[in-house]
Amino acid sequence: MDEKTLQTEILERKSQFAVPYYEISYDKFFQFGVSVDCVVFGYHDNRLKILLIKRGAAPYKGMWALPGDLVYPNENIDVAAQRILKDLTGIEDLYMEQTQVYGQVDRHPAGRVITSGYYSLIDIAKHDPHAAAWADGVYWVDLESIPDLAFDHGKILNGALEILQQRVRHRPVGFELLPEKFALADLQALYEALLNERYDKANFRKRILSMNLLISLKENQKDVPHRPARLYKFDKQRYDELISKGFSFEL
Amino acid sequence: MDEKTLQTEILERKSQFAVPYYEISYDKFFQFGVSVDCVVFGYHDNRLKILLIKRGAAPYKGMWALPGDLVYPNENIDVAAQRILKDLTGIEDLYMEQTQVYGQVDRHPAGRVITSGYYSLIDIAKHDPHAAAWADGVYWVDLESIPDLAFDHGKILNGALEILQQRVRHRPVGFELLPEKFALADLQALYEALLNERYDKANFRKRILSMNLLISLKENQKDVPHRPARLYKFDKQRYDELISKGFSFEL
DNA sequence: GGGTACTATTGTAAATAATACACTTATAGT
DNA sequence: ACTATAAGTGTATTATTTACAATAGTACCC
Repeated sequence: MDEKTLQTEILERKSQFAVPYYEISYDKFFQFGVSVDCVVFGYHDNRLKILLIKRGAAPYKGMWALPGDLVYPNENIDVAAQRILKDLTGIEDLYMEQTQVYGQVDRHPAGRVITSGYYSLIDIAKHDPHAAAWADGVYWVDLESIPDLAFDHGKILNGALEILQQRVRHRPVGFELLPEKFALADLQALYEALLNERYDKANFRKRILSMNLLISLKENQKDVPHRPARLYKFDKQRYDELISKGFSFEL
Repeated sequence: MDEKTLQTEILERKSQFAVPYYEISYDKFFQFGVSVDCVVFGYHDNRLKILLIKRGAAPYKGMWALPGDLVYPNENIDVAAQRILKDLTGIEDLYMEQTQVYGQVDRHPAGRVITSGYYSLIDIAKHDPHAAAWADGVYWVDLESIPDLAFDHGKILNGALEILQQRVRHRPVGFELLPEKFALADLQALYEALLNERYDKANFRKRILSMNLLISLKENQKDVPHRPARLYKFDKQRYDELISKGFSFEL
């Protein structure tokens, strides 16, 4: 929103509420609904995907949307994010981080609803989402072919993607998207998909290995029609150690 | 919140609302208040400061707090942030960015209030805050000596500080805190204060100048008992140009 | 079995960037 | 004119990044 609009709108709003809030009945302020919308990133086949539902309830019934719903008035919002994702898609115990708040006055047809975006990364192979509650379907949709979404979910999705790219550069969150054992080329393909960049194979390998965050397994790829790659796993313990010493993961 | 607590709480909440929301009266969900809390950073005398108010209204009357208030039900939240800061402190037209949402059930004694943090950076010399509306006083408080704050404002403040430090490394936001014309040593002192690190004078200068984001003025410092430094100003136009070409500001 | 295709992995020289630190310069104050 | 103080410059050293060549291991084909 540009400055002009902002200032104009402030004036409009103020003229409607000309007295300071402590002279207005408190109740007038307590009319908001709060919701949560989850942007769950999954990765498969060298492509980044998003978990979308087909809405089976009004408003926007029948449309594609992020899994999201209203928060109960006696429920903490982080709790609600987990509960709602579970209710709609069956995915449990998923650690999610907040992205942003979206609070446009007209964003929800049923009333004033403030929503908070949450995002998470999961390995598609490790979860099996299924439509539940009022969701008519749950699907992994390729990031390249996202349909029109209900509400302002398109905006929420784009915002989450930006934040994801930002975080993935500075924290090794990307590993969540891989199977436990992976080859360096898998990791490289993942980062290339996430950040939409290309890296030199040899140099990528050196950068990653020099961080000492990977444990080299005694195991190789199988059934590949070429030299099989060594498999690695992420060393969470070492990561925590390094972090506590002030280490900063970059790229 | 750790996993155990989260899961336990989900179960507790669900038992209280055993039916899906579309079978509950919509009204039950629309009981939230929404507020905005502003973390305004200012810089003076080589020290980072925060704008705090003394609350002149219940709850927490008499306590120190961030400038913040409830959002009107018909008001956009970004608009509200500006309006509220203006109402309480007289500071106008300030561009602020969201930090995080805070939504603990018990964070507000008057009811369920979800709040969004907003932060901004300003040059103390360019603004003259004065208590207004229900604020009993507005003060610049040194970051090192923040008193106990009302609500969860301490947490909001710390969160904003972390986000500030993060952003300041990757975007030249820090310049907002300096007067228009400044010496390189001023800039260095600012970054040292913001990030709590020390840099080599010569190398800092080279790094900054090599970005070509500063315009060297034909003007020097005056009234200093040593060689006066050349003054510079930030080249916003060049910055926008570079950004559009995919340049990334670092440190 | 030997050759081929393919990708993994290692090696290395050159280019770039970061770091440490010594040196020179400009002003004010005495 | 001499001193104190911080600004500003130069440079050698070290570390990091980049590009790309060379070697290695497995499956498949004949």
